[in-house]
Amino acid sequence: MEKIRTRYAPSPTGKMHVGNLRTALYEFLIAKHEGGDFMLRIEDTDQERFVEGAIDIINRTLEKTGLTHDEGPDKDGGYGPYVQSERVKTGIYMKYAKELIEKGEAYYCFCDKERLAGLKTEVVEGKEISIYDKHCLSLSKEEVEENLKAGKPYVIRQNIPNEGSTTFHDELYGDITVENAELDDMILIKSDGYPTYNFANVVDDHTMNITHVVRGNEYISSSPKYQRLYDAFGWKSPVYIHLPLITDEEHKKLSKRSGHSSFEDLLEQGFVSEAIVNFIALLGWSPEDNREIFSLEELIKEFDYHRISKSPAVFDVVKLRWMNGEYLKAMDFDRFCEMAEPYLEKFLKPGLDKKKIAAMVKTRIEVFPDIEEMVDFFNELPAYDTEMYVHKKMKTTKESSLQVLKELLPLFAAQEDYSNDALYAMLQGFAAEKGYKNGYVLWPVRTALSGKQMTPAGATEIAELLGKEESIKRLEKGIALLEAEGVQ
RNA sequence: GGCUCCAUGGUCAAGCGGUUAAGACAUCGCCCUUUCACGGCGGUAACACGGGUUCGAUUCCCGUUGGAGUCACCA
Repeated sequence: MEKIRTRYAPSPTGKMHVGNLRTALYEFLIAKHEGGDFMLRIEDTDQERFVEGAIDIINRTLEKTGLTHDEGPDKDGGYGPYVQSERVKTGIYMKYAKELIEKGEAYYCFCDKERLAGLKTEVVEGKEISIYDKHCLSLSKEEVEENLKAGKPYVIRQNIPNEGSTTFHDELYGDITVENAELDDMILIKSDGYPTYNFANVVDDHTMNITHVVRGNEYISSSPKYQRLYDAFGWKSPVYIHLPLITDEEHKKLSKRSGHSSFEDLLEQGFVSEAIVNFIALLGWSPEDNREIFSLEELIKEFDYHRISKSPAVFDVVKLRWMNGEYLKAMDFDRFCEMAEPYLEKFLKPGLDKKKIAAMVKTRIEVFPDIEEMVDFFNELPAYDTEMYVHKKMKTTKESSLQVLKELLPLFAAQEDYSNDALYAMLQGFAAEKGYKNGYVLWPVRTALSGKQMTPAGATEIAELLGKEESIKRLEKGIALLEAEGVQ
């Protein structure tokens, strides 16, 4: 069997959209699952939309996610160049466009913007919809020559008959047929001499020997036109695999507005790239078993593209958060510390034991920014409501808390060893002596020390980190707060 | 609006003619616990509708409805 070759062909227009990333991932997986090659090709035929640095983003993202390409601008595999603007210089697109003209499958068009504008027929949802009227198809060879000689600007259009229909085959969707009359004579070569995506894509996929064309669903409606191009050239069409859309919560195509539409956004929000890759792999594909956590290696092994679904998938950040949490829990501690460091640095004042706090927080957060909410009380005791001293299950009240705190204060003052174990032993001893349940004395202590409803650690662990002086200060503060309310 | 595609819980989804219609996230409850979390256990919750085909349809066909995509000298 022929070796599979897939390609990721992004336009360098800015951030890495998660839809594009998923496309790249599937292209990578389809190739790698069968031991094929994955290629990177840059589609920069629109100079106006080109964004400086966008290629770096693409490269960095592929590297970070592990989607290593076998061929690309930086890795010649004999099919270069891999950047379309460089391919333009080789004259390849013009050569093939002229071949099509010879065959009567394409023609020069000299219509200017004004005439084209006059064609506009319908306005739907603010969009002007028109279909080219083949005006220039009737130009004689001489007229064309004349216009060309006169230096009149032109484009080259695909010539699609008004009769008949065109069918192409998609691996997932099956045969899709469209009436030719529905198909516009799309532009192949723009007036600046650059090919359009529509044309460059077909020429490149063929000349670069791509066996499986994997792309987003939004291309399905233009695929019949591409099919006609393959047929016109007499080329064997590739295997098409159109991927279901990824949508936002409103079931609309994911856009920047949603706030988590790009890989960069997600990294900024504290997600790790392995979790992102894992998550988007499951958006539109599912394995045979019920497994959900997959490394890239495991995905390669399991990925059967026939199990890709046809219906769109909502990008559910809540589930991504859960998955990210799973990755954080499973993460090597040193790496976790390294990644959490910027956040700990930002949210904790110096002097606190960051390693210990990192360990506390590791299994309790879903994304790194969650750290702030969890550790801020270490810096400073927040203002808190004394209602927190009341806990039904612990059977504590404001009165009991005040009493316990007062009884405990001298013990805390006398205590020299502020290690967690020693403190715990001390408190437990106290509880046992008084006949209290552990929770009955620990609850008020933890509350006074943290001022928070929930903390990443228990009372004694907090005291250990706070140290003797600060702990006593906070306990005293708790007593003062309660007494100020007239609690006896 | 034309064309095309899609349709199982709130979300991701398994299912590919006969099932008590999986599982995960979320949600709710209980247990555990030095609070919360983690963990464990359990609950609520779905085949859009109407016709066929068939002994039998979530599954196949048609229609309806709903949703989405697309209709550029952007990709």
